[in-house]
Formats: sequence, C-alpha cells, structure tokens
Amino acid sequence: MATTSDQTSDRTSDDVRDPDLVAVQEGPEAAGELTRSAGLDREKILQAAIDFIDEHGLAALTMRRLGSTLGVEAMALYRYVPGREDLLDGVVERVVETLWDDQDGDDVQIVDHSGWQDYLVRLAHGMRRIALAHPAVFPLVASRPPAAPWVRPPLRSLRLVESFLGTLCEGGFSDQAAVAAYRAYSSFLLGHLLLEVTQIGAQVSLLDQPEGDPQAQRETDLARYPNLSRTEPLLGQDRSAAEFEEALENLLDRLERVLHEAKNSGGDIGDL
Amino acid sequence: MATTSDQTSDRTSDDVRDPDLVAVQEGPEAAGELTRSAGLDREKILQAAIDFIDEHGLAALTMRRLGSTLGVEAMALYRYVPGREDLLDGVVERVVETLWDDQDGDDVQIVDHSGWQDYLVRLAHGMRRIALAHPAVFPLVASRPPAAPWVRPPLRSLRLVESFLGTLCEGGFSDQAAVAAYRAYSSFLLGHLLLEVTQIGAQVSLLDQPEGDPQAQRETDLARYPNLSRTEPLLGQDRSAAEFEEALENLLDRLERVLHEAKNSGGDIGDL
DNA sequence: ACCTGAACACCGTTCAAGT
DNA sequence: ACCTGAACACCGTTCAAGT
Repeated sequence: MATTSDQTSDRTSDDVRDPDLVAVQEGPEAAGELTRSAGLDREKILQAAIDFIDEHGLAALTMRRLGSTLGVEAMALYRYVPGREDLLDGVVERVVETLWDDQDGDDVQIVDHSGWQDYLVRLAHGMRRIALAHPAVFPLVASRPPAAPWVRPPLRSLRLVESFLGTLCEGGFSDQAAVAAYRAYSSFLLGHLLLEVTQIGAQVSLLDQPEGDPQAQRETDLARYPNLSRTEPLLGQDRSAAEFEEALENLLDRLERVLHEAKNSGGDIGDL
Repeated sequence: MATTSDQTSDRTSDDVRDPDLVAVQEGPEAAGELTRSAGLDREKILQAAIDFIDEHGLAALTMRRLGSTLGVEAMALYRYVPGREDLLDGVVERVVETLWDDQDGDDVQIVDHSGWQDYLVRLAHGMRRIALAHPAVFPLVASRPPAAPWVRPPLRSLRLVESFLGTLCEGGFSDQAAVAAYRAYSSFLLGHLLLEVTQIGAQVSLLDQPEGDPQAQRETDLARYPNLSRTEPLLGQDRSAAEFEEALENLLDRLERVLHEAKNSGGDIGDL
C-alpha cells in the first residue's frame, strides 16, 4: 500500500522468506522459538497477520507468506480461518480489542472512569495509541464495512459503542445528545487518526522513491504555487499531536456547552 | 471491499464478461459504440476503471477484466499505464479533478468565488458530491499515500492546496492561521466523508448477507446492550447530510472567531 | 504503431491423501 | 486431528511475435 507493486513484490519476497522458517528448521524442541510453539490457533494466526502487516505492509500479506511465517503451508490456515477476507476482519477486531489490555497505567479504562470527559479523553488517546502502533493496519480499521450501518469506525465494536453511550447518558446527556456526540466524536477520531497514519505512509513511500534529484523536483513544483512555497516551512512541521489535543478539547467544549444548554433550557436541543 | 471474496469473484465474473464486448463484435464501424471508439488512451482507461469500480467494487478490478471492458486484452493497457498501482493513482487523481468540470451551477468554482467562507462551503459540497458519486473509489482518495507528507486527503492536489491557502490569506488569515485552517478543514472533510461512504458500503454488504434470520440475530445481539437497544431508533436515522452541514458551520464559526481575535489582539494567536 | 499469445511467477481456495 | 501435495482458476507483468 505504501509502495509500488514492483517494489513490494520484489522486496517482500526477499524479506519474507527466511526469518522465522530458519528457527523452525534448527530444531523443533528448541527453547526460544517464536513460531509454532504449540500448534496453530486462530488467535496466533491473527497476531501473526498483524505483525506481518506492521512489518511488510498490507499489500504483501498473502495466505502463503503468512503460513510460512508460522512454519506451515498456506492450506493449514483454512482450518482456523474461513478465508483471507475473514482474516482481515479478525485482524481489525483484534487490533481494536487491544484497547482494553496491557495499558501502561494512564490510558483507557472502560470501566472505573471518572466522568464522561475523562472517558472521552482516555478513549481518544487509546485509539490514537493503537493507530500509531499499527499504522499499516489502521486503514483497515477505518474503511472495512462495519457490522451495522450505525457502527462508525474507528469505534468498531458493539461493546465500545455501548460503553460510550452509557457513559454519556450517565453524565446527563439525553439519548439524542449522546447519539449526536457519538457521531461527532467518531468523525473527529477517524479524520485525525487516518490523516496521521497516512502521513506516516507518505514518509515511507517518499524514502523508497528518491525520484531523481529531489531538490530540483521540489523547486520546480513549488515555483508555480506561491502560497504553497511561502508557507512550506509551516506545512512541513509535524503538529499532529498538538492538533489532536486541540481538536479533542474543542469537541469537549462543544459537548459541554450542549449539555448545559440542554439542562438550562429544559431539554429540547434539536440534535447538537 | 464490500463483499466477501467468494461472492465478489463469483458474481463479478458473471457480470463483467458480456456487456461491452458484444457491441464490439457486432461491428467495429457501428455508430453508438461506447467502447473502443477510437483506439485506447490513458484518460479513456482511467475513466473505464472509475466506472468499473463504481459498478463492481475495487476488489473486482483486475487488469484483465478492465481490458475486456475496453474490448482489449489486459496486456494492451500497459502501453498507457505502467501498472496497476499507477492506474489506481490515476483514478484518484482523475476523480478529484472532477471538482472543476461540469458543475451544475452552484457548486465549487475555484476561481471567481466571493469570500473565504463561500469558498470553503463550495469546496466542502464539491468534495461531498464526489464522495457520494463514487463511494467505492473514495476510500482510495482517503488513504493512498499522498505526493507530499503535507498533502492531506481528501485535498490531494497541489493546485487545490494552493487555492485553499491563497483564498484564506486573501481573506485576512496569517500564514499560520491559514495552515491551521487547512489542517482542521481536511480532518473534518476526511472524517465525515469517509464515514458517510463507509456506511453506504455497510448497507450494501448487509443486503448481500441475509445471515440467517436477521430479526432474531439482531434481537440477541442487542439484548446484552441496554443503551444500544434503547437508542437504536436514533442511531439508525440517517442524519449524514445535516451532520455534515452542522459540522461545516461549526468549523466556519471557529475559523471566524480565530480570525477576528487575531485582528483585535495584534496577530499572535499561537496555532488555532 | 498498436495489439496479442504464450509464458512466468505468483495468488486464494478445495480436497483427497497422508501421518 | 492436523497438515500437505497436487490441482484449479485466476492474478500482474514481460516480451517476442504478429498485423
């Protein structure tokens, strides 16, 4: 996805073949084996797929290569996964699920939160952590068709939506306002995180393709665009983290305003 | 992308084979031919790819099928397009380019606009028109790696970014504020439009898979989620158009506030 | 100049056969 | 019970050969 197909297929077929198969051949009884530690398993396969995409990109993931990563022929995977499309759905599900485990202290705790603002902030940071940890997987989280039409990426599980709505309603939001908040919040998250992750992809693909003399290329490109070339130093700055925090705070302010107006004016607030 | 792989390959191979090849075989001199009217051409190929994706989905697009749509073997395409990846880049570029042609009156006119607010509104509506016209193409617009790291989808052309920045600067924005506005605006557009387009995909894939008894399925699913089942009628409503307009107006308000504060307090506004 | 046939290396997926 | 070999129908892409 981040490279042209030529490069992808050439490079990955080199990268992929060796690394883990060797370990298997060295001896099945060895202690520190990463792969095939105790027969296959749906979860093991999904995790291997995530690792593979993180390392080689989505386009390079094939059933055959994934199999060889696990020390097994591709056909063996079909015992645990109905097919490639379902595998990708499983990858998305599993990545989103990591919201709940192994938090380094101050991230999302879906239960045991204090107030809806706190919940929204933790959830946003948790999703952002996932996006940055798996930038090549996130586009799948963003654009696979969801289970129901009202499940809005990247908040892709019923459990998550339930806890979102529940928290806001406990916080004093009407059903209407909670739903409106869910919509605004998911748009905000999706837009920011997908942009951030796409930028990472762009950096990588630029490094892959020096494209002749980059300096000359850039100069001729920008010459025709005065505003672009004048503001280029500003545009080049990476403000993604600050941008994210500002947009998040702005959204929280808006929601707080909606909530208080609803309380003071007796309920009917239309729809955010 | 919207269907499982089984269905996609089965169905499309049926749909694709006949329609346009027949016309060619009827007689190359015939008047009303849609395909192969005067030899191939890069633009003709890109347009055929767009039509194909709109009709059959991205996953179904192969060089061979696209060729047969144009009355030609796949190998002939390589005279005009370096490969499949480049073809997709061309598709994205061409779709975004339709911002400027064939406007039905009140849409984007990149020149000859009156004020930056008007420009932003027209641009937003123009991009939304594109997304809804090509819902299966838009995910490509959203997530292909951009030419430069600071080109933010869906505003994917230097020309477009140039006109955006130029319009805002003419409107009184500082360089910093214009760049900040560009970032906020692109996040807003990307989030909303990708969500809208994903929902369309979800509807389609639901129709494809009745999944046994949908009524029973839904009931058992929702039983464990009280907030979800209570608000389900609200969640099910399609508010995408209104949502879009509200978010757009909210963004314009924010930008106007920033602009006026900057004027009154002598310039230094940090970064939006 | 423009297209095709044949070929190559690779896919996803199925299924009978091995252990 | 779990994996593999062989096979099938399809890919993207190259290139010599046809017209």
